[in-house]
Amino acid sequence: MSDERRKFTRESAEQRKLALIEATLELVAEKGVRGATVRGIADRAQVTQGLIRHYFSSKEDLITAAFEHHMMQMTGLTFAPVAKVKGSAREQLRVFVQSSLMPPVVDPRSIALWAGFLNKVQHDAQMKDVHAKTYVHFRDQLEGLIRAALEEADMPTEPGQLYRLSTACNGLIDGLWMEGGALPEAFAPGELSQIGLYSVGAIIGLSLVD
Amino acid sequence: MSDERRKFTRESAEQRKLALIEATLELVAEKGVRGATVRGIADRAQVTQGLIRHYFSSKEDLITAAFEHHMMQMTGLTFAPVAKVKGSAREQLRVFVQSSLMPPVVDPRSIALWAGFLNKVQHDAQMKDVHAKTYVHFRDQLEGLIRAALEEADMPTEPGQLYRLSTACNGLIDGLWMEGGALPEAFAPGELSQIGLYSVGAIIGLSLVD
DNA sequence: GACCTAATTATACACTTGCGCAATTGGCTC
DNA sequence: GAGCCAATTGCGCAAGTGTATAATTAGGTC
Repeated sequence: MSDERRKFTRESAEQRKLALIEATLELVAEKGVRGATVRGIADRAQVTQGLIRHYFSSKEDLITAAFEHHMMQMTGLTFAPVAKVKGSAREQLRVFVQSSLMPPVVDPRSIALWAGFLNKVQHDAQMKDVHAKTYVHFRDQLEGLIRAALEEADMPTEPGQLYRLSTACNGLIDGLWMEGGALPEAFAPGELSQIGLYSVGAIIGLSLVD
Repeated sequence: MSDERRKFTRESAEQRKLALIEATLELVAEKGVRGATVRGIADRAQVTQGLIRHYFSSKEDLITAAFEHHMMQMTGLTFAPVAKVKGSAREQLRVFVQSSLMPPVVDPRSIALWAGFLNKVQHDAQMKDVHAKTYVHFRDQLEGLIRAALEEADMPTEPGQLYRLSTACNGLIDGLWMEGGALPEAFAPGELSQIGLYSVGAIIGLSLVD
């Protein structure tokens, strides 16, 4: 019994909230929203269950906060790599597709969280809104990158066709992301990225591989 | 109070099992596996909760049976349309892609079930096996259709490339399927099929639209 | 260093959960 | 039509659920 944790330690509100949110995400990924009980979350965050209701007005509130935190984190992971690239539009699109199909974006835990939250997303208006906004944001960013890359290559595309290309590429990336997370052992490292780059290139008619 | 249901009616074992499985699928889609309680399932199936343990040794057993039933049903829905087609290989591939991206295969309930079962799939060996087999079956069928269509068009493809093409098309179909089910109002009828046909054609280098 | 306030714990409550089991009921055989 | 047996019910149990709230504790203020 070398549990060195003191029984009563004060932490800042932000630190405690974050610890509770991260514990919540762990448990939602493992057992779903209903399996993430307040007692389990409190244990994981090294506090007693009563404290949860000191920082969150209800379990519902904590779940919502955890979902929003996760979505922001995923958005950050997805767009950070492309933000650093200062090359051509084609190069930016290449980096975006590639990093969207690699860890840490592709990850079994992300799929488990997506699945775990889906029920709530379909029934809770606030969560549905966050989900839709994140989806639209991803899709619009992808469309912008595709348009820039095509214009750069002197391949101007009408809006309707551009929309269809973006939807197709978005679906492709999401599908490969899902399969990579759901069956991690089925793909070698870099394999999904390679397939994604080839296929996005084929769909938009502009090769992304050298 | 016009509840005309008799309190005690005997049914065949198959009929009762099916009713319980369908009630289970309804509730799993609505609230997830943990939200599908034995009492809720019994209510939905118009029986008392004790009867469940007469037909299934545990709730776990019922959930597994419901999952396998659902997967078989999805497989049937997916492959029935292409089995009726007696045209060219290209035509068969066209029908397969098209029907995989339309109702009843594309359906919010299917997504909800996929998400609801995912946790169990990741932790239960038997369910993981069923899931993997269904995935591999879908992928292999798609690969066979693509190979036949390419050979028919005098475009023989080496196995490694064929594998990558199939994985890409599989991911594309899965991703569009997921988006169509998760955001039903975002797509007009036939839109997903159209985008899927165009994109699969672009990926394999053989147009599927006339 | 006593005090005061907010963070943290501890405990209780009403409700739900899966499961076990004895009691009932209906259709089938003879 | 009496009797038998499986299908079906009804009820109870122990464990787990979210929530409420009173009791403790730590750390900054004067």
